[in-house]
Formats: sequence, structure tokens, C-alpha cells
Amino acid sequence: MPVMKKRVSIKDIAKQLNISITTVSFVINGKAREKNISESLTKKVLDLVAELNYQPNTLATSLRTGKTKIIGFLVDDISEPFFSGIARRIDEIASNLGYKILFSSTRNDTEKAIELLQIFKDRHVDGYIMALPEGLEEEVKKLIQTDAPVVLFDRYVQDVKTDYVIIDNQSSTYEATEHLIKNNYKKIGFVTIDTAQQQMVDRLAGYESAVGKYNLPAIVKKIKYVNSAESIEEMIKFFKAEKQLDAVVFAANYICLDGLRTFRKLGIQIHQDIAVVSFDDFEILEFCEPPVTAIAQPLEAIAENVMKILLNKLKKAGKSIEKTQVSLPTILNIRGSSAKK
Amino acid sequence: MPVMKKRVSIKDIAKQLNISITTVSFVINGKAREKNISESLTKKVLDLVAELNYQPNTLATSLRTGKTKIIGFLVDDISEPFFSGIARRIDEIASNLGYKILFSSTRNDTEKAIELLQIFKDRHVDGYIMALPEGLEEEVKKLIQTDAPVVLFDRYVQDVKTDYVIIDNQSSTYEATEHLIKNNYKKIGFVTIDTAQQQMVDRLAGYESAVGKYNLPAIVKKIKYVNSAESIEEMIKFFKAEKQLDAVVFAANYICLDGLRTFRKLGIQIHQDIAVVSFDDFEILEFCEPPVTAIAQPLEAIAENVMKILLNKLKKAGKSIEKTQVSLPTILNIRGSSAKK
DNA sequence: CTGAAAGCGCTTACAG
DNA sequence: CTGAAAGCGCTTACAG
Repeated sequence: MPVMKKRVSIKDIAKQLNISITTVSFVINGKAREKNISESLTKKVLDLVAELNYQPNTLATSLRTGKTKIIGFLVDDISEPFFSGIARRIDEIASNLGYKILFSSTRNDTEKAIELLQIFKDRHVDGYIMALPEGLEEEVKKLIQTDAPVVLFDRYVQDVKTDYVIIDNQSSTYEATEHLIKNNYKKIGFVTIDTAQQQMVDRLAGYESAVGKYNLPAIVKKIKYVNSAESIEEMIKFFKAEKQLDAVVFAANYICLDGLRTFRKLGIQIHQDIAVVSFDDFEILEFCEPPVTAIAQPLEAIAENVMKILLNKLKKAGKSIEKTQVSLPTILNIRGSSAKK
Repeated sequence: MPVMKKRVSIKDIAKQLNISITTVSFVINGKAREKNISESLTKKVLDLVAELNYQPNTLATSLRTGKTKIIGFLVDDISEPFFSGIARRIDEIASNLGYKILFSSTRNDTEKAIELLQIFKDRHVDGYIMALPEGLEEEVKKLIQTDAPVVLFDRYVQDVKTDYVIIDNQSSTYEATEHLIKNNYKKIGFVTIDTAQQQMVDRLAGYESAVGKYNLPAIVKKIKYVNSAESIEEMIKFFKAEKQLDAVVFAANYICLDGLRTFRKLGIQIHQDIAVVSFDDFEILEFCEPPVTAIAQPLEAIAENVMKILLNKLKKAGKSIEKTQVSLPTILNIRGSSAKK
């Protein structure tokens, strides 16, 4: 029968050394010098801690200090490569500093998103990182008003004053569209979703200003995004109706993925039938024939900036400090799908 | 200046109603009837709880009860579709029951894995779900001996008696290999990693018994897996050396992915130059030209079985109950890459 | 039917 | 230099 080892507590340490738990606590928290605890006693405590492999109970510490060293991370779908790439890097940075990330996906469900935010609060996370889901604007505003450390990325909301890290969406699609134009494409479509999300609005604006500048028609399809299957249905109709298109820009990775699925269903050949550019770069694009040109977001830089801002806020907890807003450049990875016509 | 709202506590409720916190606690925890608390008082408490939007402090509850309603989930890399697919379903089931999952990736680093396990312990997770990382056998054995609820999946360890959910690896690769043989392939390679992980050993065994039965040669490449780049280097050498191969089975998704990358580098055409079967099915396979045949693991069923077992253990906490071991069947998704020669 | 009190394992202001 | 004690917000055995 296995013995249920009782965890050693700070009391056990104190008792064994015949000192108070106060002293033990000071030593453990590195305040020995500050509190003028003798070197010899400090060493004794540290030795016993090591010997018994004492680990403070984080629950108790958190209850007492109000800090949990947990950061909540909320996105639409963590299994999307854009989000999981950022999540990965954020997790790395956080781990090195003793923070743990609580990852959650809303699956585009506002109800669920609110619930998850509540769970974060319940779990007393120290900070929040979010690609703000639609419908959560008010909740997040309230959250920010309590001086909770919140950093947004990917999207921002015009009337919510907060810290965020985004990329330059408008100039990215402008350049990508111009790239197609310079390669002699003249009927360039733009497939996006029907949303007020600022980053999508900006991407559309970039496309529109590019075709506008060269006096080309703006052919835009806004999908009412529910799920992949319905999205493909809508695209099938669109591409059947717009046979004159010689190129298309997809406004985000999941849209592009559904676009590629649509092409497969319709037997449309990339480049041969239609040139393609994707907003967001992901592995499948390199496996297409020919590989697909993509606007790549700097995942590492986004993650690093988010963490830098958040950690800074965590240090100055409570005090309303200046909001930091960062916009990063993207890279256009040019591949066969957009080669000269 | 935003007001820092102080969270309402059980004390506030009690004070406002002029009753003890004991009574409030009983009502909140649904023990009103059991404790013979009058209906009218119960209603009053519930009403005030709703009005003030009182949420018990989970930290305090956890400290007191020793339960956190958190489950630790540990795999090599959560961004692999096999793991993220399972994670997704597990998260769904857990959420519905008020559990939260702490997701972590070891990145094939034993040190890091041990550290993460320690974090789980520190955070007092109620249970553990793991695709047991190599080098963690001893740690996990110890963990199980403390009667901690642990459920493994994907892999199992011969000499660790525990609950697990796996698939029938051996017969899966046997069938897949036989499928190639029946389609007239005679020089079938098998690319795996150099490991003692039981699931990989079993997959190899299935392949070997199939080629053995049909008197075909066993051409096996065991990669010393470090990272994707080195793995590709090894495969380039292998495929250059074994030009006679007319088919290949990749033993796992990440191996297959590196295999496909290798083909791209070497200009090898799927099916035309070599037939391909992948263990694990993932989206890129459908985007290949032609699409790649794959052994699909039943992600949903794996997740559901894992959770069923774990929840069962959680209920009977502490008591050493019988170990449950489940083996599930796979599905061979036949596509163009393995069509008749 | 309801409540006072102990205790989960910590941290820290205060006292000496 | 060190310690007794209060308190974080809960749950629950015990008492009446």
C-alpha cells in the first residue's frame, strides 16, 4: 500500500529548526539580509528546505498575496497556427519568469467567451492577453476600468483605450495587392468576412486603396462566417459567379484555407486559373502546387512585445500607467501562386 | 478615476442578512435542505448572491478543500494536430463539468517535462492527462504511487501499471502495409524514430509482420529525432540511398511532415515516384497532389475515453481502484498516394 | 434550524 | 536578530 506522503509545510521546517515560521518565510522569500537574519541560520533553513524538497503551497501564497502568477490567454481558436505560434512564444517567455499561461479558445462563441473571462477572474489571473473576441468589447472595457492588466493583440477597438500590439494591416494588403497588379493581374478579388473587427476593416481598406490607385475594379466578397462548411458554400457561389477574376487575396488564414478547399472542390488550379495571395502564412501554403504567396505576420515579435508590455504593467500593478500601442510590419513571402501572368 | 471594486465575500453576504457565514456557505453549496435551512432564508441568500454577483474565491475554496478543479495536460507539443485535436475535445468535456485544463508542451525536453510536472503539483491539479514523455517514467511512477489520478494516452509503459487509452498500433500498420502490398508495391520502406516508446515499437512490429508474411524485404529507417531540420537531412540521405523503394510508410504525423518536406527538396513526386501512407491524418495530406493515404486515429473517442476514466478516478479520489486500459481501432483513409501501381 | 470557531498554508506589520 | 499574531476567504465538525 503506497504511503500518502503529506506535503511538508512551512510549519514543518520551522518546527524542525525550532524557529518561527516568520523566519522561515523571510529566508524563503530572499529577505534574509533585509531582515537581518544571521547567515548561519539562513543556511540552515535553506539546507533543510532543499533536503525536504519543500515547495510553498501556491494556493496559500496566492490567497494571501492576491497574486497567482497565472496569465489568461484568450483567442478564437488556439489550434489556428497564427494563434498557436504566438501562444508558444508567450508561454516560453512566461515560463522563464515563473508565470503560467491559461490558454482558452472561444470558438467564436460570445457566451463562451464571457464565461471564460469569468473563469479567468475566478482563478485570479494576474493579467490578460487577448485577441479580443467580438461581443466582448463591453466586458473588456469594464475589466480595464478595474485597472486589471490587459494587453490586446491582433485586433484593437477604436473606443477602448488600452495597450495593444497589432500589425500594419492596411499597408500590408496594399503592398500585396500592388504586387499582384505589377505582375499584370487586373481583376483582383478580395475575400474577407463580414465583420466590424478593426483589423479586417483595415485589410480591406488597404486592398481598396491599391486597386483604386490603379483604376482597377474592387471585387469584394464578405462572408458571413459561421463555420468552414458554410464558408466554402459561399465561396463556391462567389467563384462561380466571378469567373473573370484572375487573382484573389484572402484576408486571413482560415479564410484562405477555406478558399483552397473551395478550389479543390471546383477543380480550380492555383496560378494557372487564378493567382492567390494569403493574409497569414502557414505550412499548407508551401505544400500547394504551386506554393502560395503570403503576408507573414511576425509572430515572435508580436509575442515578445505583448509580454514586454504586460510584464511592465504587472510590475506597476494598480497604477494607471500610460497605454502602450505597437504596430509591427509584416513580410510578403512571394511564391509561385502570384508569379507574373 | 476608476473605482477599485472590492470583491464581495461570503462575509459581506452574511453581514447584510445578519446571519452567519456558515449558513451562507451551506446555501451556496446546495446543502440547504440537508442542513435544514428554511426555504425563506435560503431564498434570501440566493437572491442576494445573485444581486451582488457573488463568486466564491476559488483560491480559498481550493486551499480549504484541497481540490482545484484543474486538470494538467502534458504532451510533447500541443501545436501538433494530433495533440491539439485531443486537447480540444478534452477541454470541451472538462469545461462542461466545471474543470479547467492547464495545457503544457515539453518540446521533447525531459528537464522541462519534469519542471512542468512540478508546476502541476504546485498548482495542485486534481488530475493528470499525459502522452508520457520519454524520461518521465520514474517521475510518473512515483506520482501514481501517491494515488494521484493519472491517465495516459497515445503511449503506455510496460512496467508502469496505470490507466491508459491507446490505439491498436500494431494492427493499424499491419493493415496499412498490407494495403500497399495488395496494390502491387514490393519495396516498402518504413520511416520511424529511434525510440523505445511503446507505440512506435508496436507500429514497427505491425509493418514487419506484414512484409514478413508476404516475403518482402523490411527496409526500415530509424531517425534520431532532434528537430525537423536534422530529421530532413537524415531522410534525404535515406531516400537517396534507397532509390529502389516504391512505397513508404511514415510512422507518425511529424515524421510524415518531414518526409513530405524531404520529397519537395528532392523533387520526388508522390505516387508517381513513390507511394505514401502516413500514420496520423492531418489536413496537409489532403492538400498534397495526389492526396496522401493515412491511418486516422479516433481523436474524439480517445479524448472521451480519457475523460471518462479520469472523472471516474476523481470521484473515488484516493482509493486505489482498478486500472482501466482501453485500446481503440483506427481508420485507414485511402487516397491517391497509394493507388494501384 | 443556526452559529462560533478551528484550520487550510502562507505573508507581513508590529513588537521587542 | 527573531517571533506571536492577524488575516487572506473559504468549509465543516461540533455545539446548542
